[in-house]
Amino acid sequence: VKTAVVPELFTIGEFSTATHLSVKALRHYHDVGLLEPVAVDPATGYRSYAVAQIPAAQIIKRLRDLEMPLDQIGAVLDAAARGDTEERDRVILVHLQQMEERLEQTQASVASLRGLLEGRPTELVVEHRRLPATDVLAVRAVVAWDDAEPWLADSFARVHAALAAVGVAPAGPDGALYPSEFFEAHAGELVAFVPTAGVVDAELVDAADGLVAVTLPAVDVAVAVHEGTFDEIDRTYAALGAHVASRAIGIRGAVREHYLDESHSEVAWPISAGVG
Amino acid sequence: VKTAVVPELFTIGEFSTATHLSVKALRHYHDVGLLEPVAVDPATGYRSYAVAQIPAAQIIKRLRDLEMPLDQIGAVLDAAARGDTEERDRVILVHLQQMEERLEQTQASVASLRGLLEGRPTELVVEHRRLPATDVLAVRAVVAWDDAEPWLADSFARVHAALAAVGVAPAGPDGALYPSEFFEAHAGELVAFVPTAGVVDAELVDAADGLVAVTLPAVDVAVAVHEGTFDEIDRTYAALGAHVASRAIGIRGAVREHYLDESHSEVAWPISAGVG
DNA sequence: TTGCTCCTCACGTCACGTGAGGTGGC
DNA sequence: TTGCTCCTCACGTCACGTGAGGTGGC
Repeated sequence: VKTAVVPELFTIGEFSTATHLSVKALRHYHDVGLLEPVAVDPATGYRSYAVAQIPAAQIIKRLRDLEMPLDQIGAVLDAAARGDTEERDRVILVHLQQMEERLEQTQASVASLRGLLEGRPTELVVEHRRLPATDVLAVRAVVAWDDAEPWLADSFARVHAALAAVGVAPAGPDGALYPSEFFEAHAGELVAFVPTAGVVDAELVDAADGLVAVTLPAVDVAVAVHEGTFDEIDRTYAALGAHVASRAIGIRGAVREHYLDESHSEVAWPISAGVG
Repeated sequence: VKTAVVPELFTIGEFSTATHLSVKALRHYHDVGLLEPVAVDPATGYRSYAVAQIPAAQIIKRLRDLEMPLDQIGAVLDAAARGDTEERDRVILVHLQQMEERLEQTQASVASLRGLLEGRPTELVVEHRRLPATDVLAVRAVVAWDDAEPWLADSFARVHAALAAVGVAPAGPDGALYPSEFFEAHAGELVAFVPTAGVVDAELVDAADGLVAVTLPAVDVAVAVHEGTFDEIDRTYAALGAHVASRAIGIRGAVREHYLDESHSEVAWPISAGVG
């Protein structure tokens, strides 16, 4: 007696038509364990999909349209399978927020591009200055390029909280050290600091983990003030770099930024001592 | 006499800091010819960049932030170098329009995802019907998945124009044939058609290139009407696929869609003759 | 029996990132 | 002289797409 094919199953081609996922994509999702066919013929390797797998396939398609990585989609499906709706929605929301941020970044890039194409001259006053040795309370960590902004915000909040706790007032604007490695590899050890009048007692800040009280060495720099949003600060770097390169006064060393206020940042590029 | 290093040149590391492009990216842009250093030391392979290359680097950075492919960025820079501002802006605008469309698509996906997660039931009436043989004027072409919508719009416009030119009225709603290959490989030969009462005289349409007058064969189908935007039509496919799979009545053959009005499309999935 | 559907490698794509291993200049 | 910067392979990443070459079921 020949057994009839179980009727509620799809071949991969039918499942592709029903879900609008390509056959290649379905095979890939099988390979990585994201969407496994309910049966695989041991002799032929033919995959069989069930009607009950359609909702998962539809969610995968939607999330891929939103450019969610496959492993995160896996987390969404796992949470849904567990009935953990909160976790499912959390993973999705995090991703949507990232997309939102990228959209804002995109709009900023468009505006900035317009400025560049119009050839709006970057009128920038570059001055040479000697930054004196500075006592600071700081956070130091290896940070990836894209994580820099949130890491900075978090770090400054922690430093200010620690200073408030020990009753020490900041002696200057927040600042950060960017080693050349950070620009060259788009990752590196950053230092977020807040100046203090004198070195903060190590024992006082010891409790707040990760904070260090150090003295930044004195350094000669070419300085320019960047006005505007963070995402265009590379224009100030370009102007400073051109200034320094055309005079051949650049030296190796971390660039320092000082955050004067919401829309003004000082960029300090190290140069040889004693130059004009 | 030792020749001094030409002062207005950057090392790759300095250029990276000045432009905020990673060293790896700069080397890659050199490899592909997008941004070639002004000099490469023949002995050491060291790259040298000029101050004058900063604007190009900034444009590359902005366009990459907008996810423009490197070859298109090359076209932008070439046009700019030629002084062809119109061409430069055209390439950029085309890309921005594509981003705009993707954004709309993203927003639609988010809304659709919400619907899927809420488990809003897809109440769909599926009926079985025999589509009679149909004379049509059609356009046939191999089309990629993402090009389908604009290709359809263009094709219908051309067919209608041709019909108007020869004084033939449409005998039914616009429609299209989607072979299974199109869903499985996300590319395939589509047919966009407009029904006519009788076969249109071949000589009359001969002038309008690409148009063919053919008769679509009769076929038994399971039909459901999709209501709403195009990007959710896979939900109707899923319901039809489940209906057909659970009854094991599916047969191979192209799916037909009939575009009844702005927000209603009929999806017709081929089934065995004489069912239900 | 002939296509058709399906299968598994193996490799390509895109824009870099990640090391490994090595050299030149201050 | 020691690090530091830079170099070139070679390979990895991510989510598939593109063939090549081959088999089973109607």
